[in-house]
Amino acid sequence: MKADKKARLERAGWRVGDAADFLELSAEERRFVDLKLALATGVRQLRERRGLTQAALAKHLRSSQSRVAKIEAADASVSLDLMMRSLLSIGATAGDIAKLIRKSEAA
Amino acid sequence: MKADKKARLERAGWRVGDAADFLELSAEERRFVDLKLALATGVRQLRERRGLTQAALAKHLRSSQSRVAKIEAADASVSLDLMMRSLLSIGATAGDIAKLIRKSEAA
DNA sequence: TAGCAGTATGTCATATTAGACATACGCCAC
DNA sequence: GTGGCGTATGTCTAATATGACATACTGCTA
Repeated sequence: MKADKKARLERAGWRVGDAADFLELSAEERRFVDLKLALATGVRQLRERRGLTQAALAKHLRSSQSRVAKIEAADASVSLDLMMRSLLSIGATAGDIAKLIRKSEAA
Repeated sequence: MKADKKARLERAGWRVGDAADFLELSAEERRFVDLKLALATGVRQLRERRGLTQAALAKHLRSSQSRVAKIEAADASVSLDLMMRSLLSIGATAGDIAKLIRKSEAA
């Protein structure tokens, strides 16, 4: 929802809040989610290419298998920080990561 | 520190822990920090290019001026998530972000 | 010099994310 | 079917990031 539209609605007495924001996911938020999805896919691909199990990667990250599963599922509870650390931990280069991010554009 | 070296040291009775990791910042951690720095620089550049103040950007982000300052300073307390959201909020494309990340490789 | 706009830095309570655990699912071999 | 291996999902407490605020620093210009 555009800011000015929201302002008009609010002046008119509407409560324009989280529900509307939820239903009409902002373009920014959508791109953010797409980006996370692209990185999550990257983690899975690189991990499998290295022949690692989720448990093995988790050990490397000093984390747990369940969290790695959530990373690869782009679960809402996982941060970009953790995804990036995972990618770096698997050996992804900045170039690899940049490529993944570019891919998210087309999503 | 290499994993095998660490294993040898540990077998030899050494406690190879956080202090050593701190002093000898792992390559992964260094790359992670470089990446954050590159994104922080990107936020500042794009913000200034748009003629926005930190306070204006903060409002857009529903955050505060002080946090934007911390973002641009790549403060340890700011997450990659917030940096990314900032970049997207300023209007950075996936291509822009990918470019910033590539730059971090040379750092 | 004083005042102002923009930025920097420290702190705090609250919110979000963390690792860990239990447990369930899917698949394949025996 | 039973067991093992890898993965998925839900839920805890502890750790970390959050916005907000106060306040300090930086030009700049009146």
